[in-house]
Amino acid sequence: MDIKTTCLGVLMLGAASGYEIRKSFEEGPFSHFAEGGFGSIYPALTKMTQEGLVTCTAHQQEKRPAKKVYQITDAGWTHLETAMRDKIPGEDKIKSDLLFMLFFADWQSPERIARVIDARIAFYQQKLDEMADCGTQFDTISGRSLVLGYGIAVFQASLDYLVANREAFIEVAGQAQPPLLHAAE
Amino acid sequence: MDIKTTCLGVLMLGAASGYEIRKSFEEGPFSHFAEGGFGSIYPALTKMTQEGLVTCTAHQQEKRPAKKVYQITDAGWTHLETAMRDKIPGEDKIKSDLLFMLFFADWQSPERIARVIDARIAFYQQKLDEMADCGTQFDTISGRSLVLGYGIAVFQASLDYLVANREAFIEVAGQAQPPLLHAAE
DNA sequence: CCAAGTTATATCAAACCGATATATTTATTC
DNA sequence: GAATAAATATATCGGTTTGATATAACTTGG
Repeated sequence: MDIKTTCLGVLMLGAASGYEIRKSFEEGPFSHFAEGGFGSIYPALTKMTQEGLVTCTAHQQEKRPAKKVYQITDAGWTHLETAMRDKIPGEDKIKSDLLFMLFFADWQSPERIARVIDARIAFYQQKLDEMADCGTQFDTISGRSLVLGYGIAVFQASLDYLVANREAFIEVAGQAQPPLLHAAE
Repeated sequence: MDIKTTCLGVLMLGAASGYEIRKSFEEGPFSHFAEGGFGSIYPALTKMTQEGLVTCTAHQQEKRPAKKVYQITDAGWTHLETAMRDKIPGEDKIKSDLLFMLFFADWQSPERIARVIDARIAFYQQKLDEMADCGTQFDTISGRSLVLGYGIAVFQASLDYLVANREAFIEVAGQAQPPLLHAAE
C-alpha cells in the first residue's frame, strides 16, 4: 500500500489537510498500522490533485498560510477500492529499534536496559489509555472499531511482556563482555 | 536504525553472505523486528567494506558466482555499539496492509474478508510453530531468547484476536454501500 | 528428465524518509 | 506582562530504501 492509497484511506473519513493526514498517522485512527511524513504526503496530494483522485480547496485564513483541504473524488474511491481488492495482503512490516537493541541486551548496562524498557512501558500505557478513549465513540461494531481492538490487543500484549520480563532483561544485561572478535572466530 | 547497522547486528551472530543476511530478515532471528531487501543489503555491505566496518572473503566455488562472506571488524562493533547507546529508541514502525484493508471491511464482500483473515491465521500459526522450535535451542536466558519471546507474545496476541473476531469481521462486511461522495458531504 | 525452487550477486528507477525552512497563533511559564 | 515553548500549516530536497528485474547454476520432487 503506497502513500497515495494510504492518504486516500484517511480522506474516506472526511476532507482533510496534509497536516491533518499526518496527524492521523501519528496519533489518529491509522497510527498503529500506517506511516507517512510530510515529505511523502505533500507530494502525493499534489500529484493526486493533478490525477483527479482528490480535489483541493484553499481555505483562506487571515494571516496564516492558506489551509488546503483535500477531498476524495469518485475516481479516488475507485483507486482505493482497486488497491484493496483481489490480492491477499502481504506480511506486516515491522521495524523496531527497541527489539534490535534488546536483542543485544547482554552487552549493555543494566541501567540503560531499565531506562529504555521503562520508557516503552510508559509509552504503551499512555497509548492504550488514548485508544480506550477512542473506542468509546463507537456505538456499533465496524471494521474501524475492530481494527482499533486489534491494535489494543497487540499493544497490550507488548506491554504485558515488557512488564513480565523487565527483571529478566535487566539480569542478562552486562553479562557479556564486548566481543573479542578475533578470539571468537 | 539504518540498514548498515542492522546488517552489522546480523554479522554479530557470525560471518555471513548478503544472501544469508537477507534470510535473517525474512525468516531468521531478526524477522519479526527488522526489514531489508537485496537492493539495500548489497550496497550497504560494499560501502561498509570500504569503510572498514566489515571484511569480505570470497569463497571460490567451482561454477557458481563466488560467495562473498562478510565478517564484522572491531570498527564495525564500535559503530554498532555507538548506534545502540545513549538514545532512547523511537516508536516501532508498523505498516500493515491487512489492517488497512480490514479498516474498510464494511465496504467489502464477506467472502474476501474471510479469505484474507484465514490466510493470516494460517500464517501466524506456521510462524509461531517455527518460532517455538527456534526457542528450544536456548538453554540459558539471553537478550536473544527474550526478544524471541516478545515476538511470540505479539504474534500470539494477533492470532488470538483474529480467531476471536473472525465472525465479527465477516458480519460487518458488505453492510455499507460504496459511498456516494457528493451526497455525503 | 523436466519444472519448480533454492542459492547467490547485482543494478536501477521510483518511491520514500528525515531534516530543515518559514511564519503565525496559542498556551505555558517566570 | 513578557518571554518561551508548542501547535498549526505548507513546502522542499538530498540521501536512503524499496521492489522489480536480470543472470546463472544447482537441487529437489514428481
